[in-house]
Amino acid sequence: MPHSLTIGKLSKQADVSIDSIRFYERQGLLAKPARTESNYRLYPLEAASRLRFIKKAQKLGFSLGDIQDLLDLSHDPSASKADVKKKAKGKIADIKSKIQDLSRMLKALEQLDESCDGHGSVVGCPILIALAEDDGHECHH
Amino acid sequence: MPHSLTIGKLSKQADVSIDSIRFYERQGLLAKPARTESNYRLYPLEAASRLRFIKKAQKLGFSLGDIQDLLDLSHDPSASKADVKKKAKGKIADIKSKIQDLSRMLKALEQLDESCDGHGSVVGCPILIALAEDDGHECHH
DNA sequence: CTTGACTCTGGTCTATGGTCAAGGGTTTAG
DNA sequence: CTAAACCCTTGACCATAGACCAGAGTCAAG
Repeated sequence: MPHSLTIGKLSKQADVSIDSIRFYERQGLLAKPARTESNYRLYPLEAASRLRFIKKAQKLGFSLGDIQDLLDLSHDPSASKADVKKKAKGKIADIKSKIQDLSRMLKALEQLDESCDGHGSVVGCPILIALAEDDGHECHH
Repeated sequence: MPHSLTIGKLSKQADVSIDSIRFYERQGLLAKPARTESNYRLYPLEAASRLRFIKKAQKLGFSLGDIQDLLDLSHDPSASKADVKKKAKGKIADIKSKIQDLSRMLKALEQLDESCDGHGSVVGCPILIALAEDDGHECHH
């Protein structure tokens, strides 16, 4: 077991592409690693868990910017659990709001869908008609 | 009441920015309008309802590409209501899938949030710990 | 006639999260 | 020794839906 990894090994270990690793480094999410004499990146083993942190947080809906904030918090001894909780709550609110937007769309679309029997030519299709209507705009001519 | 509109008037009528109108034209969503001698775009009055169609469909979650498909259908006499319904159903499925993804994230985040009492230093924060864990990766060393 | 408002084209820029290619140098296996 | 496999940097590119800008032409009001 080596005590450091080239970017290729790290990529395989963490299942993150080499390009992504370099991208995260540019974005400041991943510390700049040591280099060999020939300028190859040499990562400590912990780099893999850092990458897994990033991937997990992404799956929970955090953007790379959010993740950077979380990582900053986790390395700031003066930070509190409340700070982390606040980030989580903010993201929860984001997601709820997105779900609500989507639910509204879904409801409207389902109603349109039900309004159309699906038989015959597109002429007179209630879905298209509903989309074409100008509701509440011509009243103040 | 004029029988044609400059781009600025159309923009105000339909509440769509001039840039967007020109963008839609480049994308083929809006037919290329007639031009004056001085090369100004001159839109027929119907252009405003076309723009409203686009905006309504956007609000329902259709991308500009989707909208182009819908507009193509609406001008294709050989198209059927079933074609339109299929688009709607596809979008309904998209949205449902997004809602499910978001709901999974929401649930996971809420659980994390509950796992943390929010008191004290960030050290040992269960949220950060959960993100840092490498679950199910080290077993086949 | 001049000023301000309007329009034209073509091009660049935004955020997001990367991917890919060119043109090199390095290291390792046979 | 040589070829494959690896690594480096820089810079361009993808989709999405536009916003914005410069430089130039046009149009309407005063």
